[in-house]
Amino acid sequence: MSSTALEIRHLETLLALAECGSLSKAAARLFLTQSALSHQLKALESHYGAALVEKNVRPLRFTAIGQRLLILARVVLPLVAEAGRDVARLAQGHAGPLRVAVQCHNCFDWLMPAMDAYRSLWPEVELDIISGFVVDPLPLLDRGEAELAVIHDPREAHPNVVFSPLFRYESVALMSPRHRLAAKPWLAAGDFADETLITYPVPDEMLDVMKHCLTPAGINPKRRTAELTVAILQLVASGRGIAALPSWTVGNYIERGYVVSRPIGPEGLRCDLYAATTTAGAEASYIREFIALTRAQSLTELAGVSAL
Amino acid sequence: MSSTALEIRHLETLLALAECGSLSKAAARLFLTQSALSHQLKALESHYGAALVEKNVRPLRFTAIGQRLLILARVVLPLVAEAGRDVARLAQGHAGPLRVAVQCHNCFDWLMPAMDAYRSLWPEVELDIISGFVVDPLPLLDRGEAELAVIHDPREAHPNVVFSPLFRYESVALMSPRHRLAAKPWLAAGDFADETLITYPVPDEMLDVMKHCLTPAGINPKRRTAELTVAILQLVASGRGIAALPSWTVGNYIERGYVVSRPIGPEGLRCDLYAATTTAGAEASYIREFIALTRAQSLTELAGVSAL
DNA sequence: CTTGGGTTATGATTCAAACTCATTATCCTC
DNA sequence: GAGGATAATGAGTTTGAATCATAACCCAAG
Repeated sequence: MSSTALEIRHLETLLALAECGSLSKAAARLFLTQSALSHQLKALESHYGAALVEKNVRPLRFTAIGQRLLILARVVLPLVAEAGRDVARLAQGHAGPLRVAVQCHNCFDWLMPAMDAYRSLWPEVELDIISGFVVDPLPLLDRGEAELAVIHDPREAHPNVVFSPLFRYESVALMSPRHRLAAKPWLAAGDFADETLITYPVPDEMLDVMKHCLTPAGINPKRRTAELTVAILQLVASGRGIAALPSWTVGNYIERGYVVSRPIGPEGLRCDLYAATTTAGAEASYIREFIALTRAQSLTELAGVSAL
Repeated sequence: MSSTALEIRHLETLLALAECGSLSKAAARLFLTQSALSHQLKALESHYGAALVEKNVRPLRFTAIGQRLLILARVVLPLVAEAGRDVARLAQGHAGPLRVAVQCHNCFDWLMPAMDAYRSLWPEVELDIISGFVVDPLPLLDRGEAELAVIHDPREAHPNVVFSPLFRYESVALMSPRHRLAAKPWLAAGDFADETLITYPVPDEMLDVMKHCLTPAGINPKRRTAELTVAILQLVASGRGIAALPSWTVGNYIERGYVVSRPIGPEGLRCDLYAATTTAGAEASYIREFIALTRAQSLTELAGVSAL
């Protein structure tokens, strides 16, 4: 029976399990291996002498006992987190500014709700977005003009910059349901050659589909630009061209049948996002927590997003 | 900085620290070494990059940060405990009877409040005291007439019986402030020879002072008995003799100057109490928790009691 | 000032828990 | 029955949390 007792770590596992619905997903979220969670869960269950979850059903279901502990987790973990924030506040005087440099338009979609949530937890942090779109926001960190940058590639060994993984998303091609390419199960680079590509008005390096798919293939389709995501979708829906956007941005439009989405390439086009901070900033807990919160929020709120 | 995160274990340490006022006492309460707590605390403090307690003041004082975490502990630990009980209830059907066999009169003093507290936590457990005073209550366990016995000596290797330490107390000699022995800093066995010893009406083996001090020294003083502790104290106060009782029973009487207490022997007479259960009973969490609760309650409520 | 009791700190060592890795088992779907 | 996704398992490794033994500290009393 007994052996090791319940710890906060276990509560976090249970919560992740409840929100992800499978051992492996939860493991990714917690930066652990599936094996680790399996062992952990087994230890917990043998501690209580009873099963906590039914794993042969997808998404896995909690037993009565598991549910009771899950309730505990939902109560306790926020309390612990709040205490952690208070301690951080007490420990390091008051917080400084937190200016976030964003590389991509889409980021606004998920950054905004996360920022709102964060503001209520850390009211004294001066939270700003730096909106001028630059190809490489890292120099902003170096020059002290931003505390945090959201970027795609964690360039290796940038001095004094630390990268924290946020999440992985999929960029999908979007087109009208009546578009000829809608017949294909997935799109190859060549399929874009004769199309009009509708994008944000930014350099090619900042467009996932160009940078990772079309430019390497030497393809440069006709272009039409729009500032707003909704505008792009309108153009796509009315057949003026095709677009490539992160899968989470288009849920509504797809459900309503205005547009359809297709993977780019046989495996789909996955892109990773990282938060970059100065090494100094990475120490500050109000910045660390901003990263943790945006990451957690994105993983739960955004469809088709997975941990890194 | 970071390294290991906050765990429930740490909250328990902080709580014990707050209630005991020193690392070493808290360590004893938690069944750990003082060294363990020192390391643990150091790790926590380096995790937060700030001190949690001031240790150069006696009883040690919490810093603002420490206090914040202490608040967390006071909120979270009861929740965790409650969940644990619920899980135990769910896991092993409903609880059975819990009949407690008591060896000594004094035990009632601390057992009663603990039992009241326990009853509100485990209302469905049928909690009873077996009041016939027997010299050796262990056979009651064997015969299935009791689930738990409070005893002094954990007799080695009793088959199917498990002993859990409760606490250590001191038996002190009590006399009128005007008694001639009150002049001595402590009493030797010989001092009892010409006195009237006022005791409960039970066999000598059940009286700490006889069993551990006088009988070994071959001394057998005159005797007078009373059933109730208050009656004994009245007799002592009015100079009819001397008594020997656990130190915690007499706090009020000493404060008011009715009686004075003196250690028995130069080191004082320490006695240990254990809870004995059948191995089966030791598995049942509603019994384990009874032991944990009485132990914790005694350690905090009873003066002059220490962990084992 | 020194001695000694009661406390905490420290470093070396031990030990076990908790992870990862690699592999196998299970289950579900086609 | 094959294949893909998920979970379990066992061995091996790393980590961290204990212990032990000892040193350092603090304070009060001689």
